[in-house]
Amino acid sequence: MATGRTHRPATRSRGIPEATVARLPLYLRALTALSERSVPTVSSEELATAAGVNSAKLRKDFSYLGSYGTRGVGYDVEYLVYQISRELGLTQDWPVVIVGIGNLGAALANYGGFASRGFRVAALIDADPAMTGKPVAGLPVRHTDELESIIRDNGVSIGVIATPAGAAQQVCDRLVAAGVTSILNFAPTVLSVPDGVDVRKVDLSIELQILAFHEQRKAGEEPGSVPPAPAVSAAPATAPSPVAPAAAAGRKGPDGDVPAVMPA
Amino acid sequence: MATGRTHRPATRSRGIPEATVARLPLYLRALTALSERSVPTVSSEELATAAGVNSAKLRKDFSYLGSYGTRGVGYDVEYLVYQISRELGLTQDWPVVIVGIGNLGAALANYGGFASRGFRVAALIDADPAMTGKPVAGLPVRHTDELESIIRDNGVSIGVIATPAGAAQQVCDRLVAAGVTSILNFAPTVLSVPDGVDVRKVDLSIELQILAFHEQRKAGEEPGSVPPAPAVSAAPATAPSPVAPAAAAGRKGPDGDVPAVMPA
DNA sequence: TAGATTGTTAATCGATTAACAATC
DNA sequence: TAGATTGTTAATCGATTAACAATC
Repeated sequence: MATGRTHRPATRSRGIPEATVARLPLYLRALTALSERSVPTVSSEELATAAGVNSAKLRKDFSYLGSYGTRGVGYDVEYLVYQISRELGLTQDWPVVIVGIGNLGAALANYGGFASRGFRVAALIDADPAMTGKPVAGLPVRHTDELESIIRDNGVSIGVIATPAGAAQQVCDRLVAAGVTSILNFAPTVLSVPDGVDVRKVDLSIELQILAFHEQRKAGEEPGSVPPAPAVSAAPATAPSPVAPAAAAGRKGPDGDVPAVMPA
Repeated sequence: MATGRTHRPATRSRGIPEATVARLPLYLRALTALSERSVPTVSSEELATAAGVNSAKLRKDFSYLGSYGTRGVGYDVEYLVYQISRELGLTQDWPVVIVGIGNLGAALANYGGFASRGFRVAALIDADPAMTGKPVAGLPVRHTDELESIIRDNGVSIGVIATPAGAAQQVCDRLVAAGVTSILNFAPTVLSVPDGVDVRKVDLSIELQILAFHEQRKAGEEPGSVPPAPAVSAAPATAPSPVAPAAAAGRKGPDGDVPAVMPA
């Protein structure tokens, strides 16, 4: 992730653990809901329940931000909303571009959770000339040729990639060259970026595979049941190839670099 | 083979660390790509690079599965593909249902990465009667009324929720009651489920917020620069409310329980 | 004051990493 | 054999958790 660590004594707000940063948005969401219900204060116990974590963890997390609570009372909802928003950098405007306007790109463009948190969709970009000018979520799709000028003219530092896997690295390179330093990648591929550029990835297939792993264990191990070890045990002469069981060959199929969700 | 491990029992495949499970899909993807290029063997160094991790971690991860490599040579690609697939439970068929066919639900339905990994979309379900019967990704959308029968008739154990946040918990409850034990949640809300049910969540807004946090730090701290502490420092009399700065009020706006991406 | 709840400590747990003996 | 690379160890690092003194 190459986050500008070390140096600078700026102290507080400095060493916030990554795990804590990842939970701040959860707290913020729960707090925003309380704020809308005009709830003035909340205890660590209540807020933790609403956010889906335990209270010790929540208090520990908040301790990295400062002492914003009041012993015996709890936390002031509005004040915490502000502090967390500020810590996350949401009190400023973040123009973002979405590249690859297929089903997923369109879904992202229509996502209401962006605008309300300081994110503004500056442009939707797609490589398909047939898409150019077509309105999606109220914005006309721009052609990839304009990528660099769009980034520069809008001061975009965050880019979202929703293209097929095959186009992702190239799009990434262009985004970075044009000045983008944070990328949210939906394409099922590992992107290589220079130091100083952050990449976060969202992969639908991976999430399902993790669920399948646990699901398999829950099944009581009765169906296919834990195959103790492949029938083949001794390794052949030359190659170490312990022979891939039939099922392995069947696995190959398509995919591998199948589009994240849609053509761009 | 002959994993000189401890005793005998099924033991192995038992205590695989969660962090390792989460990386197996990454290795599998890299291996599948190698397999398609007919690469016979790969070293931990090469595979680690392709998967975006370091080789020590990869070898440690694989050690939990067994001893599938050959010293001095590396790993047999086909064999590893099979072993990891089996470990993840991908050698069996997993029927899934997607509930909430908005932009996101449609994007998921069209996602090519499912079928190739053992996941089969058994049905697309939406609450809007106007959607019923409409073909999406080649499947007719079914009405929510049929949810229970669809789950039971197809032996579905994995459900994907892509509804607005407001409908998520109710959909979740019905899925669970009908027999689903693993849920992939795209709605920006915390779902409560009984023990034994796994929930994984994907939240676009959260990922962007985490990027914004790091982006803010990269900005060199010159723009708004690290506000050392709120202008208000002493806590008022009665309520602890240290007064929410103007920006906080502005935060409120809409959202809070805005649809994940689309109405269902 | 008495009750409530924070902020912090310290123990524990899990994950990462470098290094290297084992061994193909 | 000599070179290459795994599988494992042990040290380190970071995250979680329970408990409780501080204090509103």
